Amino acid sequence: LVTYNVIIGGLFKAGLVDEALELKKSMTEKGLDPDRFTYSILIDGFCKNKRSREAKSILGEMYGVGLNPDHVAYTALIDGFMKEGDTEEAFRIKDEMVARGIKLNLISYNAIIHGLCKVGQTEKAKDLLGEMIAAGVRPNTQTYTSLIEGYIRGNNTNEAYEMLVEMKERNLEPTVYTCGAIINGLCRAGDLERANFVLEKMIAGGLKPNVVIYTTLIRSYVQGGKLEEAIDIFKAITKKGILPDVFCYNSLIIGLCSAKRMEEARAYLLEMVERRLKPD
RNA sequence: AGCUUGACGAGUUCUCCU
Repeated sequence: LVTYNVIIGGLFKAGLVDEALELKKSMTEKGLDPDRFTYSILIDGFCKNKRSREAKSILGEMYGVGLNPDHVAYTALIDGFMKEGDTEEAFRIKDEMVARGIKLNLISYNAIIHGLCKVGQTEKAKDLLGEMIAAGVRPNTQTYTSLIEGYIRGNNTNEAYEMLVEMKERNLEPTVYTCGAIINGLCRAGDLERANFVLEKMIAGGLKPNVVIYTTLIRSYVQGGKLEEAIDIFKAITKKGILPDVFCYNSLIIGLCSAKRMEEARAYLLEMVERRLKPD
Protein backbone atom coordinates (compact mmCIF):
# COMPACT_ATOMS: atom_id res chain seq x y z
CA LEU A 1 0.00 0.00 0.00
CA VAL A 2 2.78 2.38 0.92
CA THR A 3 4.56 1.50 -2.31
CA TYR A 4 1.48 2.33 -4.32
CA ASN A 5 1.01 5.60 -2.47
CA VAL A 6 4.56 6.69 -3.11
CA ILE A 7 4.34 5.90 -6.80
CA ILE A 8 0.96 7.58 -7.23
CA GLY A 9 2.39 10.69 -5.60
CA GLY A 10 5.40 10.59 -7.87
CA LEU A 11 3.25 10.30 -10.98
CA PHE A 12 1.21 13.32 -9.95
CA LYS A 13 4.36 15.33 -9.35
CA ALA A 14 5.51 14.43 -12.85
CA GLY A 15 2.19 15.63 -14.19
CA LEU A 16 1.14 12.13 -15.19
CA VAL A 17 -2.37 12.34 -13.81
CA ASP A 18 -3.89 9.63 -15.97
CA GLU A 19 -1.17 7.17 -15.08
CA ALA A 20 -1.67 7.93 -11.40
CA LEU A 21 -5.38 7.23 -11.65
CA GLU A 22 -4.66 4.06 -13.58
CA LEU A 23 -2.48 2.85 -10.75
CA LYS A 24 -5.13 3.64 -8.19
CA LYS A 25 -7.60 1.58 -10.18
CA SER A 26 -5.24 -1.34 -10.41
CA MET A 27 -4.56 -1.34 -6.71
CA THR A 28 -8.27 -1.59 -6.02
CA GLU A 29 -8.51 -4.47 -8.47
CA LYS A 30 -5.80 -6.25 -6.55
CA GLY A 31 -7.95 -5.94 -3.44
CA LEU A 32 -5.80 -3.19 -1.93
CA ASP A 33 -8.01 -0.45 -0.59
CA PRO A 34 -6.76 3.12 -0.79
CA ASP A 35 -6.27 4.57 2.67
CA ARG A 36 -6.41 8.10 4.00
CA PHE A 37 -2.90 8.73 2.71
CA THR A 38 -3.82 7.61 -0.79
CA TYR A 39 -6.74 10.01 -0.84
CA SER A 40 -4.71 12.93 0.43
CA ILE A 41 -2.14 12.22 -2.25
CA LEU A 42 -4.88 12.19 -4.87
CA ILE A 43 -6.38 15.44 -3.61
CA ASP A 44 -3.04 17.19 -3.44
CA GLY A 45 -2.07 15.70 -6.78
CA PHE A 46 -5.11 17.08 -8.55
CA CYS A 47 -4.65 20.44 -6.87
CA LYS A 48 -1.00 20.72 -7.85
CA ASN A 49 -2.03 20.02 -11.43
CA LYS A 50 -4.54 22.87 -11.26
CA ARG A 51 -7.48 20.53 -11.14
CA SER A 52 -8.89 21.40 -7.76
CA ARG A 53 -12.46 20.71 -8.90
CA GLU A 54 -11.60 17.05 -9.36
CA ALA A 55 -9.73 17.09 -6.07
CA LYS A 56 -12.92 18.19 -4.39
CA SER A 57 -14.80 15.23 -5.80
CA ILE A 58 -12.15 12.95 -4.29
CA LEU A 59 -13.12 14.41 -0.95
CA GLY A 60 -16.66 13.24 -1.62
CA GLU A 61 -15.38 9.82 -2.60
CA MET A 62 -13.55 9.61 0.71
CA TYR A 63 -16.72 10.16 2.65
CA GLY A 64 -18.38 7.59 0.39
CA VAL A 65 -15.99 4.84 1.40
CA GLY A 66 -16.26 5.76 5.05
CA LEU A 67 -12.93 7.51 5.43
CA ASN A 68 -13.00 10.86 7.13
CA PRO A 69 -10.86 13.50 5.48
CA ASP A 70 -8.51 15.05 8.00
CA HIS A 71 -6.84 18.45 8.22
CA VAL A 72 -4.21 17.41 5.67
CA ALA A 73 -6.79 16.57 3.00
CA TYR A 74 -8.69 19.79 3.65
CA THR A 75 -5.58 21.93 3.70
CA ALA A 76 -4.39 20.52 0.41
CA LEU A 77 -7.74 21.34 -1.12
CA ILE A 78 -7.84 24.85 0.32
CA ASP A 79 -4.35 25.50 -0.94
CA GLY A 80 -5.33 24.24 -4.37
CA PHE A 81 -8.26 26.60 -4.74
CA MET A 82 -6.20 29.44 -3.35
CA LYS A 83 -3.48 28.85 -5.92
CA GLU A 84 -6.07 28.81 -8.68
CA GLY A 85 -7.31 32.15 -7.42
CA ASP A 86 -10.69 30.85 -6.31
CA THR A 87 -10.67 32.30 -2.83
CA GLU A 88 -14.44 31.99 -2.50
CA GLU A 89 -14.35 28.25 -2.93
CA ALA A 90 -11.34 27.97 -0.65
CA PHE A 91 -13.30 29.71 2.08
CA ARG A 92 -16.30 27.46 1.54
CA ILE A 93 -14.02 24.45 2.04
CA LYS A 94 -12.58 26.07 5.13
CA ASP A 95 -16.08 26.58 6.54
CA GLU A 96 -16.99 22.99 5.81
CA MET A 97 -13.82 21.85 7.50
CA VAL A 98 -14.61 23.85 10.60
CA ALA A 99 -18.22 22.66 10.57
CA ARG A 100 -16.96 19.09 10.68
CA GLY A 101 -14.93 19.90 13.73
CA ILE A 102 -11.54 19.83 12.05
CA LYS A 103 -9.24 22.55 13.24
CA LEU A 104 -7.00 24.60 11.02
CA ASN A 105 -3.34 24.41 11.95
CA LEU A 106 -0.34 26.55 11.07
CA ILE A 107 -0.04 25.09 7.59
CA SER A 108 -3.72 25.62 6.82
CA TYR A 109 -3.56 29.25 7.89
CA ASN A 110 -0.32 29.86 6.03
CA ALA A 111 -1.82 28.49 2.84
CA ILE A 112 -4.80 30.83 3.09
CA ILE A 113 -2.81 33.88 4.17
CA HIS A 114 -0.23 33.39 1.46
CA GLY A 115 -2.94 32.98 -1.15
CA LEU A 116 -4.77 36.11 -0.06
CA CYS A 117 -1.60 38.18 -0.06
CA LYS A 118 -0.78 37.01 -3.57
CA VAL A 119 -4.08 38.22 -4.94
CA GLY A 120 -3.88 41.54 -3.14
CA GLN A 121 -6.34 40.78 -0.36
CA THR A 122 -3.82 41.54 2.32
CA GLU A 123 -6.35 43.10 4.70
CA LYS A 124 -8.33 39.90 4.71
CA ALA A 125 -5.11 38.01 5.27
CA LYS A 126 -4.46 40.19 8.29
CA ASP A 127 -7.89 39.25 9.64
CA LEU A 128 -6.91 35.62 9.35
CA LEU A 129 -3.74 36.31 11.26
CA GLY A 130 -5.96 37.60 14.04
CA GLU A 131 -8.19 34.58 13.75
CA MET A 132 -5.34 32.13 14.00
CA ILE A 133 -3.83 33.84 17.01
CA ALA A 134 -7.22 33.87 18.70
CA ALA A 135 -7.49 30.15 17.95
CA GLY A 136 -4.17 29.55 19.64
CA VAL A 137 -2.23 28.79 16.49
CA ARG A 138 1.15 30.50 16.54
CA PRO A 139 2.15 32.23 13.33
CA ASN A 140 5.69 31.65 12.12
CA THR A 141 8.17 33.63 10.07
CA GLN A 142 6.58 32.45 6.87
CA THR A 143 3.20 33.78 7.95
CA TYR A 144 4.61 37.25 8.49
CA THR A 145 6.72 37.12 5.36
CA SER A 146 3.57 36.56 3.30
CA LEU A 147 1.89 39.54 4.94
CA ILE A 148 4.91 41.78 4.53
CA GLU A 149 5.09 40.83 0.88
CA GLY A 150 1.39 41.52 0.43
CA TYR A 151 1.53 44.95 2.03
CA ILE A 152 4.69 45.92 0.23
CA ARG A 153 3.23 44.96 -3.12
CA GLY A 154 0.21 47.05 -2.30
CA ASN A 155 2.50 49.97 -1.53
CA ASN A 156 1.46 49.90 2.07
CA THR A 157 4.88 50.36 3.60
CA ASN A 158 3.57 51.32 7.00
CA GLU A 159 1.58 48.15 7.48
CA ALA A 160 4.47 46.10 6.15
CA TYR A 161 6.73 47.69 8.73
CA GLU A 162 4.08 47.07 11.37
CA MET A 163 4.17 43.36 10.51
CA LEU A 164 7.94 43.33 10.78
CA VAL A 165 7.72 44.84 14.24
CA GLU A 166 5.01 42.42 15.35
CA MET A 167 7.07 39.56 14.04
CA LYS A 168 10.07 40.62 16.07
CA GLU A 169 7.89 41.02 19.15
CA ARG A 170 7.09 37.36 18.80
CA ASN A 171 10.78 36.57 18.69
CA LEU A 172 10.58 35.54 15.08
CA GLU A 173 13.69 36.46 13.15
CA PRO A 174 13.51 37.67 9.55
CA THR A 175 14.97 35.19 7.11
CA VAL A 176 16.47 35.61 3.67
CA TYR A 177 12.94 35.27 2.31
CA THR A 178 11.65 38.06 4.51
CA CYS A 179 14.47 40.36 3.51
CA GLY A 180 14.01 39.37 -0.10
CA ALA A 181 10.38 40.41 0.01
CA ILE A 182 11.28 43.74 1.58
CA ILE A 183 14.11 44.45 -0.85
CA ASN A 184 11.88 43.56 -3.77
CA GLY A 185 9.23 45.95 -2.53
CA LEU A 186 11.70 48.78 -2.10
CA CYS A 187 13.19 48.14 -5.51
CA ARG A 188 9.81 48.23 -7.17
CA ALA A 189 9.12 51.50 -5.44
CA GLY A 190 12.36 52.76 -6.95
CA ASP A 191 13.98 53.17 -3.58
CA LEU A 192 17.31 51.55 -4.22
CA GLU A 193 18.92 53.45 -1.45
CA ARG A 194 16.79 51.81 1.19
CA ALA A 195 16.98 48.49 -0.58
CA ASN A 196 20.74 48.62 -0.20
CA PHE A 197 20.32 49.64 3.40
CA VAL A 198 18.27 46.53 4.09
CA LEU A 199 20.91 44.50 2.30
CA GLU A 200 23.60 45.89 4.60
CA LYS A 201 21.42 45.24 7.61
CA MET A 202 20.84 41.65 6.72
CA ILE A 203 24.52 40.99 6.16
CA ALA A 204 25.29 42.65 9.48
CA GLY A 205 22.64 40.44 11.06
CA GLY A 206 24.40 37.33 9.83
CA LEU A 207 22.14 36.50 6.91
CA LYS A 208 23.72 35.60 3.61
CA PRO A 209 22.04 37.23 0.62
CA ASN A 210 21.60 34.76 -2.22
CA VAL A 211 21.16 34.98 -5.99
CA VAL A 212 17.51 35.90 -5.65
CA ILE A 213 18.31 39.02 -3.65
CA TYR A 214 21.03 40.09 -6.04
CA THR A 215 18.87 39.42 -9.06
CA THR A 216 16.26 41.72 -7.58
CA LEU A 217 18.85 44.46 -7.31
CA ILE A 218 20.30 43.84 -10.75
CA ARG A 219 16.86 44.04 -12.31
CA SER A 220 16.19 47.22 -10.46
CA TYR A 221 19.41 48.88 -11.58
CA VAL A 222 18.71 47.82 -15.13
CA GLN A 223 15.28 49.35 -14.99
CA GLY A 224 16.67 52.54 -13.56
CA GLY A 225 19.12 52.75 -16.46
CA LYS A 226 22.09 52.09 -14.21
CA LEU A 227 23.55 49.32 -16.23
CA GLU A 228 27.10 49.69 -14.94
CA GLU A 229 25.99 49.15 -11.37
CA ALA A 230 24.06 46.08 -12.45
CA ILE A 231 27.13 44.65 -14.14
CA ASP A 232 29.22 45.43 -11.07
CA ILE A 233 26.88 43.47 -8.83
CA PHE A 234 26.90 40.60 -11.24
CA LYS A 235 30.68 40.46 -11.29
CA ALA A 236 30.94 40.88 -7.55
CA ILE A 237 28.62 37.99 -6.74
CA THR A 238 30.34 35.70 -9.22
CA LYS A 239 33.58 36.47 -7.46
CA LYS A 240 31.93 35.63 -4.14
CA GLY A 241 31.05 32.23 -5.46
CA ILE A 242 27.35 32.84 -5.81
CA LEU A 243 26.24 31.12 -8.97
CA PRO A 244 23.96 33.26 -11.15
CA ASP A 245 20.89 31.38 -12.34
CA VAL A 246 18.81 31.84 -15.47
CA PHE A 247 16.78 34.65 -13.89
CA CYS A 248 19.95 36.48 -13.01
CA TYR A 249 21.44 36.18 -16.48
CA ASN A 250 18.17 37.18 -18.09
CA SER A 251 17.95 40.36 -16.03
CA LEU A 252 21.42 41.39 -17.06
CA ILE A 253 21.04 40.41 -20.70
CA ILE A 254 17.81 42.38 -20.93
CA GLY A 255 19.71 45.42 -19.72
CA LEU A 256 22.54 44.96 -22.20
CA CYS A 257 20.16 44.40 -25.09
CA SER A 258 18.11 47.47 -24.40
CA ALA A 259 21.35 49.44 -24.32
CA LYS A 260 22.22 47.82 -27.65
CA ARG A 261 25.34 46.28 -26.21
CA MET A 262 24.83 43.07 -28.09
CA GLU A 263 28.39 41.81 -28.00
CA GLU A 264 28.41 41.74 -24.24
CA ALA A 265 24.97 40.23 -24.15
CA ARG A 266 26.16 37.47 -26.42
CA ALA A 267 29.19 36.86 -24.22
CA TYR A 268 26.92 36.34 -21.21
CA LEU A 269 24.72 34.03 -23.20
CA LEU A 270 27.75 31.92 -24.07
CA GLU A 271 28.84 32.01 -20.46
CA MET A 272 25.52 30.66 -19.29
CA VAL A 273 25.65 27.80 -21.72
CA GLU A 274 29.16 27.03 -20.50
CA ARG A 275 27.77 26.87 -17.00
CA ARG A 276 25.24 24.33 -18.14
CA LEU A 277 22.33 26.67 -17.67
CA LYS A 278 19.50 26.45 -20.13
CA PRO A 279 18.66 29.83 -21.65
CA ASP A 280 14.89 30.06 -21.91
C1' A B 1 25.32 10.45 7.97
C1' G B 2 19.91 9.27 5.89
C1' C B 3 14.30 15.92 5.79
C1' U B 4 11.67 7.78 6.03
C1' U B 5 3.84 7.15 2.23
C1' G B 6 0.12 12.94 2.37
C1' A B 7 -0.91 19.41 3.13
C1' C B 8 1.74 25.76 3.55
C1' G B 9 7.40 26.13 2.03
C1' A B 10 7.12 31.71 1.20
C1' G B 11 11.25 36.41 -2.00
C1' U B 12 14.04 37.34 -8.09
C1' U B 13 13.81 37.58 -14.97
C1' C B 14 10.85 37.91 -19.78
C1' U B 15 5.98 37.57 -22.71
C1' C B 16 6.50 44.57 -26.80
C1' C B 17 4.28 48.75 -19.94
C1' U B 18 -2.95 46.29 -20.22
